[in-house]
Amino acid sequence: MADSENATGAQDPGAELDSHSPDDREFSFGATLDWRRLDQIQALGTRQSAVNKPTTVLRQGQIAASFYILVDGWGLRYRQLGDGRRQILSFLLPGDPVTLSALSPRRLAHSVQLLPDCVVSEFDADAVAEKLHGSEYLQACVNASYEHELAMADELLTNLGRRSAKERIAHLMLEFDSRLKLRGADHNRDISMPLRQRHLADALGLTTIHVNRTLRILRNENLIDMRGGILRILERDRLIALAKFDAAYLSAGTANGIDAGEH
Amino acid sequence: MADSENATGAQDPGAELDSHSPDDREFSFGATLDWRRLDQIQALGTRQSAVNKPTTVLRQGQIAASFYILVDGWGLRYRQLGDGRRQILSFLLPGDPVTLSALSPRRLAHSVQLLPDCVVSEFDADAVAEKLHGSEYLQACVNASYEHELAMADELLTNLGRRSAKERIAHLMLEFDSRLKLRGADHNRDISMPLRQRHLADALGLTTIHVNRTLRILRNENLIDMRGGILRILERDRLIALAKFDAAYLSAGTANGIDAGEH
DNA sequence: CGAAGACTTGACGGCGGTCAACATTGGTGG
DNA sequence: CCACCAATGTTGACCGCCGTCAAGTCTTCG
Repeated sequence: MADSENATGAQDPGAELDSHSPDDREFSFGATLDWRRLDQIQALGTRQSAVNKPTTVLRQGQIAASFYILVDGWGLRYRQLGDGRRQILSFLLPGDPVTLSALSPRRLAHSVQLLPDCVVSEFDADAVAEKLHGSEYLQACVNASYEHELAMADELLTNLGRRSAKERIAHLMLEFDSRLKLRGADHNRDISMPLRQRHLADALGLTTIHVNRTLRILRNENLIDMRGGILRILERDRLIALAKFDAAYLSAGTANGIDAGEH
Repeated sequence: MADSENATGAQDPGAELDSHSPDDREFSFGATLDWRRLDQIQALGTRQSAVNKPTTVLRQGQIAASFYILVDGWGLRYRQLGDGRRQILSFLLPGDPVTLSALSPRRLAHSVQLLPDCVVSEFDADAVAEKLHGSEYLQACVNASYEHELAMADELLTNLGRRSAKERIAHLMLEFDSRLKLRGADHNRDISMPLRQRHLADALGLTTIHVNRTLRILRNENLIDMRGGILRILERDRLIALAKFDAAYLSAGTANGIDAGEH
């Protein structure tokens, strides 16, 4: 069916980002696209601040004045539908840029909310955009991050379009686990997570009630225990099999070459 | 709670792309991100070819050797799930680049199929990537296109997560209509469209059977008539109201400032 | 004319939405 | 320290949208 290419896992995508013009090297993002390094550029005037209650820092329809880096905590990108319905487009984890869209002077197509206990670095959006023009390295980082965001959006699309509620939740939890590990978080199986069941529902196209039901099923089956702001992955292998999870998309590339005939 | 910002609607996003360094102006993409102008760069050695049967030009897991521009016809980006399930991530229309991902030397996370009666321009992926480094203007075009693709992915996410089958189909049809018009196609209400009901199903997270049922309902209600490769939008206003369609996301910005309290 | 693919229609069932209570948790002030 | 309240989580009953299965018909093309 498909050539079985062993998951070496040791691939190092984005590594080429480290081999650009040396004058840029003051801020090396590395292969994991960790934007926290941007703080190293003194000229941009970093301003760190803590967030201790849910805060919408960017609102759809507006033009962004600030570009943020999420230093610690969780955030979410979402779109509002007017009649109250909300769709969460992606979750932001430590190291993520808070909207690459903020770097272009256009109206935002989505809002961004930071959840309690966040720390963000704030930059002047124009200043960063200006800095971009002079730096091929930074441009490469932006492109790589765009690829990463698109890959995650595509995976979520696949989730919503083609997986059951149980698979969706399992898949999202495994994504959190993988993303945190790629950024160097050293949790064992417990992940501190400020998300409510509402957040899972709004991201996965479900209702909170059904998320609740499904979480209970997953807990009864000894797969996931998510309660009290703690996500605990119990039997990872079975969970991965259930969700058909392949972490390849998180490193902006896929290892398995699935082939199908035309049509 | 928030300032009500009037929808001016007359903004011209992307217009600034035309005011860059003059030496780049040999290939002006304009505000509509129409990549067909890339043909003007002789150094890249354009090679046009016609496609008259469904052809997968890029396959997930591989590294792209070519970068294409869709000159005429329709294509689709999709992801395969191994067990046969397929999710269409986006549709490609004339003027669209066939995967910005092809410009970075990584494994593709999705496949691209061209439908019958396509015309594409083919470029060497490395050559275009190389050209990128020297041109701020081209970089800006790439960024703007990334924004555009993300905006469309986000909208499709909203579609899958928060809209009914009827709304989804209506919304997608209106998107096709708008995108074609933005690229200068001058159809009245009939759109020539090679998509089958399977394609709508695979994009919208439905089954062909339910797409069929829903299309019949839409036809009975005098909203859409899609048959024999022709899409006919009958009563646009009612359709827009049904789908809650707002074309703002297609110009990489949103005009309506929806406000909601925190939480 | 035959075959393959696309489209159509009906019967039936399940996943997940809706409605309605109620329990639990956490924060706030008396 | 406890009363209170709001937000979140939990559970059950019911139902509808959409998936599944099955049997066609229509279209296209060799």
